[in-house]
Amino acid sequence: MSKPATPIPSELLKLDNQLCFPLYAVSRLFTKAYQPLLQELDLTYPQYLVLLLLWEHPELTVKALGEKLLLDSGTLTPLLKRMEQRQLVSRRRDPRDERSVIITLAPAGQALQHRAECIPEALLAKLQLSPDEFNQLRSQLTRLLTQLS
Amino acid sequence: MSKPATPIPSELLKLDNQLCFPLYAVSRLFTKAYQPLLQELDLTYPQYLVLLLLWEHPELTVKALGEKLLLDSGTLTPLLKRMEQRQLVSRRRDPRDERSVIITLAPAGQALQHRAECIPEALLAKLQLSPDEFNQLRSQLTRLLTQLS
DNA sequence: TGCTATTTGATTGTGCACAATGTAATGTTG
DNA sequence: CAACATTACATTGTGCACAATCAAATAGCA
Repeated sequence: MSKPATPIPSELLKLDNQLCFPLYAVSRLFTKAYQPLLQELDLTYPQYLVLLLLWEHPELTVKALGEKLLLDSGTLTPLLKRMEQRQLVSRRRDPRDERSVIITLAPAGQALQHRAECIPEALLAKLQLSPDEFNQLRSQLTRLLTQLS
Repeated sequence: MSKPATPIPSELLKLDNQLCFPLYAVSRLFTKAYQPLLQELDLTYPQYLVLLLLWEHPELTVKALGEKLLLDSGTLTPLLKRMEQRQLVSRRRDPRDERSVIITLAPAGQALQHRAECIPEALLAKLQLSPDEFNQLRSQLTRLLTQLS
């Protein structure tokens, strides 16, 4: 059962034994699974995440969005500008602290909410996961998330 | 315990109840955890993945790499060209099928292997995961991976 | 054999992701 | 209150990621 191939990488250097690769690949596959659903709303997955937050909290600073999504201004600024151009959100400086930029849900962004309501269930159906598996995986990942961030 | 906020998104439209967001965020945090280790080898995470495969199989077509990593030529071609410029790999057409491009591990790429050997363990240490948790999470993710791909 | 379909990469264009740097506003400290 | 540090974003540059399109090579078939 040995592998006589010329280069013998340690077992740990094999793709199959890593945790990160399946994480990386599954994450991209998930985003791809969202894509046809989000395309109908003309949204990318990160834009959808921003809207998820704004549907809960119609006003958030860039900093708050960044903290919740773990994204920095180099990612969020251009993304939010694109969303502003499409009038999904509006951007204005906080008059009480001119350093902050407040992102507000615009009517068009608000209007997308009810069209997005079917997305989580549609995605869940694609996954074919039992509720048990779903919850177990979710709790493990959220625990890892708080642990790493 | 109700939420009287103005917009009331369905529970499923909340970030906290989703599976995809923690997946997406943890995946990026993992890549970030690799970054300081990979920086010493001047590699990005996707480049490291390509090398992991070439250390096992010193010759692979672009197609084979793409199938294993779930990446298409639009991602791999420029990535492999950068790696070729740095003489980590070499690229040549398969004489028996001129459509295929064979990627071969070059000496400099081979030489990185032993410098990379410490990476998996170093990363494992960062995670603070018990072997049980590690294996459980890995098996769940790999199962999802085969299921989705 | 010639014609069509498929396969394999390459190219183009858009949108993240993030490191590094810059800048204006705000805090803080002596 | 002036000097300095910190904060919140913006900008720049690099590298994925992927959809869409293209071109060349090969396979399959009438």
